Amino acid sequence: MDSAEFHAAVYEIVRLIPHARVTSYGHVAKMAGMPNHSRHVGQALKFLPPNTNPPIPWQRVLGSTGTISSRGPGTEGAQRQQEALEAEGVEVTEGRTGELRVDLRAYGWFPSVEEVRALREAAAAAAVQEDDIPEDGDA
DNA sequence: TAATTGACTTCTG
DNA sequence: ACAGAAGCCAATT
Repeated sequence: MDSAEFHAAVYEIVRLIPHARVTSYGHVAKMAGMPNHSRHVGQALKFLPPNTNPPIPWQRVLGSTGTISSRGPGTEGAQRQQEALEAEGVEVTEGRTGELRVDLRAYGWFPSVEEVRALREAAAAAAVQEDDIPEDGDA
């Protein structure tokens, strides 16, 4: 699997994260078949264009302990992520040192590899249908 | 070619 | 529970 395929797999998996649920970089990496590539999931999301169709809910991917990654000096990016999460009903709490954290027991989404594979296939099938049906129920 | 970097994770103290 | 160090691996310098 080269890096382009890995990125594509990451995008596919991130799109499967349900509304108001979150998962971790490491889990996405594992679902993509690359358990040691948690950092590269972050890279893939960094390369993500701002407005994709369908949209990719990058804000639902957090660190393994539910913390929002700081991405370097500024906190703007992390705050955008916090706002996006709160906008869909996910509670984000702030620790003493300013860390933004989500309760994984409440919002975490960590399905097995099997489940994710099934979801990916279902999503692919649905996409084909949308593509294939320009008109509705006429004979 | 070697060193550095990073939207990470896990182990230690 | 929290901070620091080590491990990780592809991309960039």
